[in-house]
Amino acid sequence: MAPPSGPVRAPEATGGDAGTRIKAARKEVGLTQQGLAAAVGVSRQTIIAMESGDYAPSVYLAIKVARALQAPVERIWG
Amino acid sequence: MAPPSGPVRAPEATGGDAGTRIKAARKEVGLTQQGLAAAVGVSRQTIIAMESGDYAPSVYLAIKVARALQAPVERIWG
DNA sequence: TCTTAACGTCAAGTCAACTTAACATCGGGG
DNA sequence: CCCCGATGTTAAGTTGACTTGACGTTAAGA
Repeated sequence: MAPPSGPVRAPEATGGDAGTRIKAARKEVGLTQQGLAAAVGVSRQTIIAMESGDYAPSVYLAIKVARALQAPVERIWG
Repeated sequence: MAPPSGPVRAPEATGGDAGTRIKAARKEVGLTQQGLAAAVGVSRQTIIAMESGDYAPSVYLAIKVARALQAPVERIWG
C-alpha cells in the first residue's frame, strides 16, 4: 500500500506565490487569461487554476507560460 | 465526455532528450541516481523514469533537479 | 437600461506523476 | 567464484494536472 503521492507541489512557505506572479506578469505583457491560454495551448480553466490555486503545472507547460510571460521559469515558480 | 487530457508533455520533436541531458548532467556533478533522488526528495524510481522515459515532472520538481544539476530549467527541458 | 468581454466557480471525466516493493542485470573488485 | 553498488524493470496504488461545459459575477461602454 503506497503512501500518498502525486505531482510534487509548491513548498508550503511559497504556496500560492507563483499564481500571483503569473497574473501580474500576464497583465504586464497585456494578455487576457484566454489570450495566454491560447498562446500556450491550454484551456482557460487551466490558467485560472494556475493563477488562483496551489497548482503545479508540468515543466513543459511551465516553460511555455514562462516564455509567453517573458521570464525564466525559476523567477515565477522558484 | 472530455477529450484526452492530463499533464502537458514534451513536444514530439524533443521527446526523450531531457532524460539524456539529466543523466549526463547527473554524472557531470558526480551523483548516483539514489544520490540525486535524495538530494531533491523523491524516490529513485522517479529519477529512473525521468532519465529513461517520456516524462514530464511538475515544475517544482524540475526546479529542484535543475538546481542539483547546476543548470537552468530551460536548458534541460526547454 | 442593455450588451459584451473578462473573470470566477463548480462538476465530472481522462491521463499520468508520483509512491513502495521486489526482482533482475551489469560492472568492478577481491 | 562471490560480493556489492549501481542501474533497470514490473506492478499496483494515491493524488492531482488537465479537459469541456455551464453558470454566475464584475466592469465598462453605448
